Formats: sequence, structure tokens, C-alpha cells
Amino acid sequence: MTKAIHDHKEGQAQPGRVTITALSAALGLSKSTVSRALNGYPDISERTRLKVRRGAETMGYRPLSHAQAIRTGRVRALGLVVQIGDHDAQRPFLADFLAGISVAASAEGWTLTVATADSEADAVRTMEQLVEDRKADGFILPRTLSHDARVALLRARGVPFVMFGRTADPEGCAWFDILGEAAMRDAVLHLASLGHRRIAFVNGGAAYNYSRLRLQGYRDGLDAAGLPEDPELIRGGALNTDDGARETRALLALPQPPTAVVFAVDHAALGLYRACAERGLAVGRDVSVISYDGVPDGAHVQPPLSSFTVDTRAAGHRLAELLIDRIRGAAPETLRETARAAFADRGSAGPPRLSSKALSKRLATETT
Amino acid sequence: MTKAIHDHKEGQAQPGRVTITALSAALGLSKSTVSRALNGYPDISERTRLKVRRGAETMGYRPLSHAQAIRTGRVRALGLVVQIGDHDAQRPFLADFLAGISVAASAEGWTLTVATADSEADAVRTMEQLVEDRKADGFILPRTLSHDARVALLRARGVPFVMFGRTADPEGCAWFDILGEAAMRDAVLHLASLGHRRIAFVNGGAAYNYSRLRLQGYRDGLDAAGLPEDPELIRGGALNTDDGARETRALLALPQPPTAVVFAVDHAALGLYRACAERGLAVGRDVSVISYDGVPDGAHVQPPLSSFTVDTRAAGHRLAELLIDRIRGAAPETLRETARAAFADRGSAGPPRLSSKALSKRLATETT
DNA sequence: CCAATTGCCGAAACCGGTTTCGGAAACGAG
DNA sequence: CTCGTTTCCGAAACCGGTTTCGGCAATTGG
Repeated sequence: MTKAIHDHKEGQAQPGRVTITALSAALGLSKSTVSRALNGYPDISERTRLKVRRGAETMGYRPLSHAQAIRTGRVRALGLVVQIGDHDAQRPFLADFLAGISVAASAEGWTLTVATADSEADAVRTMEQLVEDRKADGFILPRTLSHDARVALLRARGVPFVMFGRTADPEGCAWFDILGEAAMRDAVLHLASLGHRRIAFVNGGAAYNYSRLRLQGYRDGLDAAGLPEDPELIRGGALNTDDGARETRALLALPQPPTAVVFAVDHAALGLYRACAERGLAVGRDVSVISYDGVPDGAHVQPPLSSFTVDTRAAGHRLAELLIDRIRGAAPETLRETARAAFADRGSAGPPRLSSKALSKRLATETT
Repeated sequence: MTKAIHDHKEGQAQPGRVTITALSAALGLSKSTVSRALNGYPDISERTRLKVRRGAETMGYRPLSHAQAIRTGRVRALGLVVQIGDHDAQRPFLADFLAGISVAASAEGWTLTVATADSEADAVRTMEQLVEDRKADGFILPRTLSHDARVALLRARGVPFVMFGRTADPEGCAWFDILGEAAMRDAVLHLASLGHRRIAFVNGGAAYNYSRLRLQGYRDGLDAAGLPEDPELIRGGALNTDDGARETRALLALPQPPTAVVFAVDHAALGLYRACAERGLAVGRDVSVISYDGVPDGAHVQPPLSSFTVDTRAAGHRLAELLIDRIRGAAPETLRETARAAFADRGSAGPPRLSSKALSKRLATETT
């Protein structure tokens, strides 16, 4: 009955929206009862709760998250800070990753707040801002490092987060990860079963946590195949095609070059094609290669790159679900999952046409 | 169904945060005065306004956007709905695009809400949700279509938006766009000046508005170069490498094949490399090509693809600024800007080594 | 049968801001 | 010197929710 005199310009109040006040009036209940009924408080009878739920449903009541946030401090938004300039390999996947997150989030009525950063320090600052301004209730951390400043910040602040990838110190961490080590192991075993004896490994960036794991997987693979480990055949720091070409050249220049190479990163593996083309070697016949990521580019080279492909969209989807659980209070230890990468055998790995010795000789004769 | 999940033990009062009440108390003013001072109301003396500003600065006061939103209806967030499965060409640019938007938005204290959709209808639904739930105050529309359902929705709802690209019906539209037509025109003129007489054009998706413009640019180029237009040399619907290879094969099969091809889309242009390799033709010598987009992949083929490169990051940056202006009330007509793509001449376009006739003959003899 | 619980809900305070409204002080005109 | 205007600010309502607190009725205990 308050004076409805100041019903000023129509700019503010949205016409169709039904507020909790309207809903409670229509139900003949108080605001507080409706609120508690919808939020699962125990001091509401089952009968009333049902009535409220049904009423909310039929009237199309949807609480405004920012109105709730003013009291609860939660805005029902997930945060994602993507580091650009970082690791080209993740770029083609960004859209899929976002799609996975977005779908899972919106299924629960959450949204996604995205920001970018061009360094780790910048990412930390940005996340602090977002937390400070309550633009996100928690974060998904892509590409976790072995020692990650973002984790340190969020842990200190008590902000929920989940990692895409594992970390050295799992204290308080929830994660979803693909078992890159299993993929590397399988790659080695596959090559060994084809008859390769000298199988090299080209790792990615040392700072990333996955590098440690994938190297271990490679070693496990050699071990399982009964092959000796040769330090000369292990290289790293290859994130893009140029890096990959460089490392491949180095491997081919060895006295006993490898007949097969396992790459930790697809984009680097594409560099092997270039290096092989320079030396007149046929990929998949003279030199075999298996890699990891499943980038689309890999399908467009000849022969197409055999790779362990990561379902980035599914990862994003699951990460969003895990984060929402985490924000709702689940213990991080209960929110740790892994999945395996699927091997797409597309022809870049075959039985060795030449032995290492023969390959070496051929490379020597071709040198001008 | 009685879920007792409500751990309301934390999340209430954040320790460090300074509220407007605290600020006003410290300044010896009322909340309302402080609020109006900071929001530029005219009934505040300059002296007071300055005092408030300074006080807010030193105390580090930052209003919570969702607390403001409850009254103003605005959350200081930009919305972006990216359509996935859509046009691969934009994917490598998504990170840059986001970076541009994010930087510009955060410079003004705004954030970015991202969602994905897998169809135009889905995008419209998603945007409606976001508006309904007040998760975004306005939208950036990437890849505008000639007749765009998203534009129709936002126009009807009175929601601010800016387009990346222009549209057929500019009523109420603000935009930023790259002049693809100028690029296509320049491409034709460049090829003509190298001596090419039969220059083909392979367009992108017909539904996109840019296709219309780029085709026009191609025609203008022919016209300016004094070359006749041959319908056989105009093809379209090529968005990816497979499409581009297919269209190239069709062009090479003509009685009078082109000695140069202008592509509207880089990824399609990469298909020309494949088609030429199949026929033993050297790109940049037997067949020249100039394209548009500036995808990173273009730099990794031999010879590197000459392309008009789009500064997607700058575009995102400017779009965010324009959208914020638009939300703040600027008229859409005053928010229309265009920029030119920069030509990166990387070697895929050279003088014709063979005439069209000679090329045709060579192709004929090679057929087995 | 009376007292003490318990179950269930409403009234009101509250969250952090914005906006309306009215009034005191300063100013200008007559 | 009075009176109407401005100028400028404070009090209070308001936005749409959540949460505290207390009270009534129905149950339970003795």
C-alpha cells in the first residue's frame, strides 16, 4: 500500500520479471518463507516447500544472482583467466574449452567470466581483481605449472578453484587432468611393437607440470618395452613448429639417430615434418612420429599426424562441474579426476624402413 | 529431496572491503552525498566532489557492481556469445579477440561474460538468458550475418550491442569492421600489376555479410585494373582447407585456368597449396595466391601465404570501448568505425611464369 | 492436565548501494 | 529587511533478495 506515486520513467523496472515479493504475495506466504523454501532450509515443511517450488515454476521466478550476491557474496559465476602469448597449442582448443565450460555452467544456472593476462603475475593480479569485485566465485586454472603462483594466491585467499592439470603440491587442490604420461607410455610401446628400437622423446615447456609427467611416461614406456634409455634421445622445450624442427634436426644429427620420435606437443611434432622434408625423409616410413594434443592441423599434413587427442570440450565441461561442486562446499580431495587421451592412428607411425645405422648413413651421404 | 547443503559459515563480510557507509562516515558526509558525488550528479559542490573523490581514492573504495546493479540494473559486464562449430577461421583468433576485449573492458572497470552457442538460434536463446539474468549490459556480436537474428532480438529488447562487421540494415547498429572489400580490391590490383590477367576469386560463406562486401571488392579491383569479369572465375562457399582445395581443383580444370587466385579466407587458401601440390604446380610461380585473415598457419607453408592480416586484438579492444560508450548512452550512429587490413607480402604471389593457356596445356599433359 | 519442546512460519533487520524528497543555508532581487 | 531562488546536502525509501529472531500452534514429557 505504499504510495505508487513515484512510478517514474519506465527505464528501470523490467516488465516481465517476477520478484520474490510478487511470488510470495501470490502464494500467500512471506518473502522469508519463500526464500528459505527455495534454498533448502530445514525449517520449512515439505508441503510448503513443494507449494513454493511449484509456484516459482509456474510463475517463472528466477532470482537475480546479483541481488542474492549482495547478501551471500556469491554471484554464481565461474572465473577463467586465459594466458595469451602462452603456448600456442592451447589456442585452437580455446573455443572448445569455453564451450565445455559454458554448457556445464549454464546447465546449473551459472555463467562464465573471462579475462586474459599476458603473464603469470598479470594473471594473479587479474584474479585478485575479479575476486575483489566478486565477479567470480571460483576459478578454473588452465595449464597449471609445477609451482603455480595462482594456486598460492587462491589458497591463501580461500577462493575455490579447480585445475586443468595436476600439480606438485596437491594440498587443497581439486583437478581434472588427462593422463599424458599414459599416452606417452602407450606411444613408446606402440612404436616398439612396430619394431623401433631407438625412440626419441621431445618434451614441451619445462615449467609446465605436464612435462614432468609425460617424460616419466616415456621412461615407463621404454622400461616396459625393455629398451634402454639414452639421454641423447631426450630433448625438450619444444612448444611450436620451429622448436620442433630444431629439435628434430638435432636428433637426426646424432651418430645413431632415432627411427621414431615421440612428441609431447603436436605443434612441435609438426616441426618434424619440416625437418624431415629438408632431409628428404618420409614421415611414417623413414622416421615415425607419435604426438599428443590432437590439434586440427595435424590432420592436414601428409601423412596425417598420429596423435593422442584430448577432448578439450569434455574437459571444460567436467571442470566446470567440479568447480561448482567445490564452490558449494565439497572437499577438494573428493574432486580429483583423470581421463585418458584417445589415440588417433593416422599413419605417421609405421614399421622402420631403415635401421638407425642405415638412416645415419643415408643422412650422411645426402649432406652437401 | 531435503538437501541440507548450506554452509553459511563463511562468505559474509569480507575483511578488507570498504563500503560506501564506511567511506561516508570517514568523510563526515552522508551515504547519499557520497554516492551522488561519485556518480556525477550536478547537485554536489565541486569542493565536496573533490573531497569525496580523494577520500575514495585513499581508502581504496570500489563499489560492488552487483550491489549497484540491484538498483541500476547494470552490472558493468560485456557479453560475448561465441558460436562454435562456426567458421574455423575465427578460432585461432579467439584468444586475441578475447584479449582485446578484456583489456579494454578492465581498463574501464568492466568485465566480460562469455557464453557459447552451437547455432544462431541457440545464440539468441543464450543472449536472452544473459539479458534476463542481467549477466551482461550489452553484447559484442562477432561474425555478423547479412540478416542476423541476434540483431533483431537485441533491437527489439532495446539491449545495446556492437557488431564486428557491418550489416545490410544498419538501423540502430553500431559497429567496428575491417574493410575486407578494400583488401580484396588491393589484392586484385597487386596481382594485376604483377602481370596476371586471369584472376579468380574464391569467396567464403554466403550467409556472412562480409562475403557480399569482399566479392564487391574483387569486382572493383578487376574494374580498376581494366580486367574483364569472368563468372567462371568466381566461386564461393569455401571456409576451410578442404573447401579451398576443392574450389582450386575446379578452377584448374577450366579451359582457361586462372594464374592467380584471391581467397576471402586464409584457411580456404591453404587448400590451394594442397591442390597445387597434387598437380605439381609451384605456388607463387605457377599459381599465385593472395588471401585474407592472416592466420598463423599461413606463415608455415611454403611459400608463406601472402595475406591481408586482421588485427583481431585491436578489433576486440575497440569493440569493447564502443560497446561501453553505447551502453553509457551514445547514439549508435556515432559509433561506427572501420579499419584496413595490413598486407603481409610473404611470397605466395609473384609474376606469372606461365600464361593461362600454357598452364592449361601443362595441366592437360600431366593428367594420367 | 500443565509445562517444556518442537515444528513452522512471519516480521523485521540487513546487505551495499541508488534515488527521491525535503529542508537549511546562501544568494539575489525588490 | 523581507522574500523567493538556488545551491547543496541529509534522511529515508528503495532495489531484490537473505538471514536473524521471536512467536504461535501442535507435540511431547511427566
